[in-house]
Amino acid sequence: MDVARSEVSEVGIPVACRSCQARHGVVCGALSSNQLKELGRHSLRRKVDAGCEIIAQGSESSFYSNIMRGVVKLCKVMPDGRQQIVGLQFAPDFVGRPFVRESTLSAEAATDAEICVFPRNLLDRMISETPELQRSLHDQALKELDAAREWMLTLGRRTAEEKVASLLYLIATHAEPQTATSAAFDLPLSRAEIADFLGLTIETVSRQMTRLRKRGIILIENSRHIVVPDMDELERITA
Amino acid sequence: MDVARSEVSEVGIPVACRSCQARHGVVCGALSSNQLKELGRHSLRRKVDAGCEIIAQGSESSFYSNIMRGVVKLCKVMPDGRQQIVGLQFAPDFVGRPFVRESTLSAEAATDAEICVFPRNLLDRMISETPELQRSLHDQALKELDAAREWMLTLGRRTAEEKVASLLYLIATHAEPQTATSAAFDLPLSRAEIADFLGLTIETVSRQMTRLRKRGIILIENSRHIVVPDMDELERITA
DNA sequence: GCCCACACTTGATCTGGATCAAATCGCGAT
DNA sequence: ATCGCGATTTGATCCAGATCAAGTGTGGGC
Repeated sequence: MDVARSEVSEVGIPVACRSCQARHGVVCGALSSNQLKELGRHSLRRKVDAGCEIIAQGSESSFYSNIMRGVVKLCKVMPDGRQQIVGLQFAPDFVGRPFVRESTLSAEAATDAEICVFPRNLLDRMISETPELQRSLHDQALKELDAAREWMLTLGRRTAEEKVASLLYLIATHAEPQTATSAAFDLPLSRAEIADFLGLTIETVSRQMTRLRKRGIILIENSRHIVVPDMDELERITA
Repeated sequence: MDVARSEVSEVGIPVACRSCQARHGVVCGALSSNQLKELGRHSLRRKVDAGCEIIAQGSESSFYSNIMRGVVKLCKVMPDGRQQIVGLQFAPDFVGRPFVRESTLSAEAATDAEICVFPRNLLDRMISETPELQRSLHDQALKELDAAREWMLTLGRRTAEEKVASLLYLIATHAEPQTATSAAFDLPLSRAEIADFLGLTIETVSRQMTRLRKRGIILIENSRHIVVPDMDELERITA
């Protein structure tokens, strides 16, 4: 489904991004109320189903988004079909590559999600007029860069077991307001997607999950719902 | 060697960053001549030998740098000693993590290099006062993010042969003003460093290099000097 | 020149994770 | 409830790359 084309023609409620603002979305949190009003007139709140491609690799997209709810995966595919997830984004992250039209990766909803869609031209103008917004997007880019480099260490140097533990730790950390030492959460990714994030095969992911289960590190309520009795123990496996 | 401590006490020629400007260094290219003059009064041009650590992982560094000459590797080390190079930077790149004091990675000169060292406080102030500079650093962050994600694909999904070819291609591309289809260059990295960049062992790197040599894809003049008769052929192996 | 240390290559063997191949498990449709 | 089908798990085997173990440069100090 092409989100860009839906900006005008498809059903959707153009709103003044009130929820973005309320949740301190990366974009809306940095704008004046006048700018917010203008942006709202040209933006679109949109529900996207799991699996919906928001931006296609190699395409020129004419819009950016803010994630309001759900999880978005950033993915790179090789000509022969091998693929690698290169980032996971959560609300209220910004999706899109400022300053470059053609995307070198695809963005796809991993879960059902809601996004707030902005026209590229308008937002580019606002970025150049609003140092606060530039700063906000710069911050997110640096945060993503830190995350990408941390994941490079995982991909290059960790074992399969450490990789799976790292992923579970990452998800638990982002899904939960980690209060207690325990955590329970739904995986936003299938086994195949986990494999593509970790540079493994689905079989290896599955085997490592059952190993962790048998060791009592995690409980698998069903294949998507995980309980971690002791996050510290999980973190230790992460190395 | 601690570069920070050298700002005042060690030998070096404090200059008004004329060369930065001339080479469109990421920082200096974005400043007014007044700012440049002020920055110059507090900056230091510095030669660093290969192996010199510019920023230590986990440390709080009080300075940023621009690379004027040479190659800098960004490295992450695990408690047990496993390590991963997470980025290579070339002149005129900026080195440092704006907005966060503690570094999650180390920056080390891979070759003899020259850097231009700025005090963090001063540059932070200039960033907040100069949208042009913010934009320049934002651009570099996005460029590094693209590179990091491209490398995640390499680490997660490419074979040892493809990894080595990718590295050679990367270096050739950055070292040479790629005129012809052929290239000749010095590797800025040892076999051990290449292994740490590719998530391999030195033995595997060595074997893949000799395989490429025997296939005529590369000539190894000596272990550090490589000739690529046909860059297209090398790129093809990259997948 | 000679020695030594260290980077690199090469060879032999091992192994973690991939691949190939069946089961199971859900779960929505009938 | 029953069927059908994709997602997941589990089992058997394979193999790319790791590990262990010698070599073979090669450059710097004397």
